[in-house]
Amino acid sequence: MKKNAILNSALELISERGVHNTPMSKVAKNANVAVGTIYHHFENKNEILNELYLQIKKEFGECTRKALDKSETPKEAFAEIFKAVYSYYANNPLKFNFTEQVAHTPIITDQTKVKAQQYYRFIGEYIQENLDNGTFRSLPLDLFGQLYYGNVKALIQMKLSDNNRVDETVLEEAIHTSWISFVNR
Amino acid sequence: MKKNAILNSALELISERGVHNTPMSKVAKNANVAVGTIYHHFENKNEILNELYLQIKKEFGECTRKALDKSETPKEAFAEIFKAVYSYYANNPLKFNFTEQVAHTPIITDQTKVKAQQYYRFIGEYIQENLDNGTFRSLPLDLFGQLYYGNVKALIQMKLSDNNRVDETVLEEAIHTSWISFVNR
DNA sequence: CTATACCGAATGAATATTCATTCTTTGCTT
DNA sequence: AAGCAAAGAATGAATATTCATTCGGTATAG
Repeated sequence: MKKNAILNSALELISERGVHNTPMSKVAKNANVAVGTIYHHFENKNEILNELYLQIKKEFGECTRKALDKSETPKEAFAEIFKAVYSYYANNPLKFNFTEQVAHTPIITDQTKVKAQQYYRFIGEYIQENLDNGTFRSLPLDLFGQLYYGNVKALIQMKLSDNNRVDETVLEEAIHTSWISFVNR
Repeated sequence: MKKNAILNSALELISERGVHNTPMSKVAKNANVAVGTIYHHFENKNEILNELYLQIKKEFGECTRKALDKSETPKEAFAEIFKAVYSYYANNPLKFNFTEQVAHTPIITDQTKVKAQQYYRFIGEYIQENLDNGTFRSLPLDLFGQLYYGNVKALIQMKLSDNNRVDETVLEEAIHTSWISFVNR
């Protein structure tokens, strides 16, 4: 479908050249579509970006949920979610760049952000459980989340800046580093 | 001086509305200056942003260096640098937003980045030392840096999103969390 | 009197968006 | 099955807007 071609085109261009350096004309050309076609499928430029964002977060959430579901212990879940988040973005660098670029911008509406959160609310619930039962050290939930995601992000960025500096060993090391900092005792 | 008014105006607007939503006309008006005056002091828009970036990083570096200099043990330095970085951005939210928004963008030239690094190279040296002497666990230097800064950033973001959730206790807890994850044993 | 700071309307390029028109698909009627 | 509306997609030239930058000029300080 052309709508998908447009979304992919926008993802590609924006992640590589930035939001304000990708005019609709380029998005159209890159998608083999006429400019007008874009406006048949989307209200405006922002709507494209919001839809892309949501699509990515949904996919992200699904991958991550699988990781949680197959885990049996909190520790295993910690590692599996870490790996899932890492792998998702390491394998989808365009999507990583796109979200990083756009997430903290007024382009993405509050409505979109709320919808997106629903796709990975369960991570917060996982953390809360282990906060409640004393597995994790007592830190504010969202600080915990930020720290956790920050750690994964550091690794992703390293991977994307130099493909072969992050191997299985470094990954395991990083997960361990993260784990010992969060867990009690 | 009008030059400073221009820099401050740009900082304010860009941090609140984004780079591509702050036209030069607004920068001028907000600085009580004519558009032409901007071009008397700066080559173009990017030059403003590069100069701002450099100015911020310089200030940032100075604050942080003081923190290192007054510390006597690696552990103390770890905490003091953490606090210094945190305080600097927590007290200068506009500057935080601005750098976050602009740092990973082609707007900031490589030349600027190199110049900026010189202002906080000593942090890298501090890490390297403690990596060499076995105080820190053996992780790639730059991953270490990313993780460290990521941890501080998590706290800054929490502070900026809700002013009174980060008190002295949470700060100390966060520093501890960070420390135990990096240090050997 | 000269140089520096300042002014702001005017310019032109870049860009998002519109819209009149054409093509394609769908599904209904006979 | 053939004919035929009507809806849905797609087109791209034209329009309107936004914006960085220029430039001809005025004030001011040394």
